[in-house]
Amino acid sequence: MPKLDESLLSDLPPFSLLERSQIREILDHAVSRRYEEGTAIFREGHDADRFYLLLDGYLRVVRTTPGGDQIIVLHISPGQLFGIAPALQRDTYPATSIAAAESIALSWPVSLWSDFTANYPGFATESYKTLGQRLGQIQETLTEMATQAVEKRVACALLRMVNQSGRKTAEGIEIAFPVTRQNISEMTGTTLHTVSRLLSAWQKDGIVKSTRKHIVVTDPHQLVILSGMQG
Amino acid sequence: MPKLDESLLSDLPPFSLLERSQIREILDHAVSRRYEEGTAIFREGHDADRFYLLLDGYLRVVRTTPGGDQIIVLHISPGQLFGIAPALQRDTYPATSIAAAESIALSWPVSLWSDFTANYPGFATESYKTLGQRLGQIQETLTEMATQAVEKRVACALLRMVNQSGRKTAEGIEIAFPVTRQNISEMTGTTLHTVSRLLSAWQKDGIVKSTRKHIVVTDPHQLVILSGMQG
DNA sequence: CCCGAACGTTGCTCTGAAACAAACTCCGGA
DNA sequence: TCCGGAGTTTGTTTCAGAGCAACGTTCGGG
Repeated sequence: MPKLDESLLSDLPPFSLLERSQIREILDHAVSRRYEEGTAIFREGHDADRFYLLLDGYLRVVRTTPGGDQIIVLHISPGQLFGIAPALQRDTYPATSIAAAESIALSWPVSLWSDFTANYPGFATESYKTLGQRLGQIQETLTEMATQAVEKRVACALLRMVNQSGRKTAEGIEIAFPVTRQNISEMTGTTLHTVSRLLSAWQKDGIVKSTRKHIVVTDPHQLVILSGMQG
Repeated sequence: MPKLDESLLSDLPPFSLLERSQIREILDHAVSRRYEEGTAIFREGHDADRFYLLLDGYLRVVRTTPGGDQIIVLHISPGQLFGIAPALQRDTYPATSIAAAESIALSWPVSLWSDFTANYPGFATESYKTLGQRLGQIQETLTEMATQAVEKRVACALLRMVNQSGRKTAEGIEIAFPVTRQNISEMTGTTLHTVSRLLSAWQKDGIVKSTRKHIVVTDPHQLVILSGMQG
């Protein structure tokens, strides 16, 4: 395992208040690992023995029903903590994490969680902030799912991905990781068929442009209007 | 304000590890208040200036969309902390809390949150556990909403209320607080019409018995089957 | 270079549940 | 006691979107 550089963490919120030496300590306890697209980092229901930080790539947080249906609860972008079940006194992960693109993550054994929160100022605060934001996001998604029609939900899902991972290109704003229609249907509780039809229609209207596993939003403003504003 | 008795808190998880004198301190800082059915304890988006503990009654945690639709995110039963935005570093409540029945709650200014977590062993732990459970519940509801048909969702919602607040009676298990069809529709993302039809049908089949704002489940097992098992 | 799997598109049918509509019943307050 | 509003029931109509089916396209690996 090559030595990790302090600069990896020094700018991230959970660690930004720390001394160089503290970051060194943290890194020396970390395990770094690469995950190919489609690989699970951990699975729902398994023993929560480590907690993680995503350095690079994107993750999908996924739940599976007894009936075999999958739904995507949220996405994780670089710099975010995840798998922080220990923060919530859980001994088992509440959902599965899958690499949406090739990803790199650090991880630590849960036994270090209490050390981290006790010894590193700002770490606990930032973790709980993250948690609060995620709780908010999920509530948002829930309300949306309960009240909005499919078209608006798909528009919102697209906008959320764009906001979280959008990169400007010549054509518009592009989603930075691979997404299939199936994936979108799993975020919005629809079928891939309906998503395909919607994207086709939007492409015809010049709102999006998509190739296989890859979407560019060419007219974000129109999409916002379709999403029914705000949300 | 009458003096509050220590026994109010001594058996509740967040306080069960504490000395009598510590509980006294906590109570001396608390404000106790009664809320009539239908009253809001706090509202979504407002300054999160206090955190709460429900002593008696039941609450609905509600979100409202810009379009005016309401959805019920979860219910709170006696003994639970709520409005604990400060635990998540939020300065504003993420949802509205409404008394589903006449209720009594204690509250403290958020400025005391850090004192509580620092000085009272087990308090932080228990709060975060509660949070973890709630996050889990909401994810559960989200998956259900995304994958299950209306009938199953309503069955699940009924079962959840029964599990959380059910009291045995001669006729079956009764939900301990007033619920309208409208309420149930707001938990399941349907219309009151559909809920009414379902309940009528189930009543005909001897699964439930309901009068206005009041539901008794007479055959929980059948309801579990309808709910599609587990979930 | 070819094959097969994964991904995407499109047409058609059918149904669950929303929308609309109209009563009915219970309850609390004047 | 009567009235009005909140909650509930039931019927009818309508349509968004699921289900089913078939085909086209891209890509990676042998």
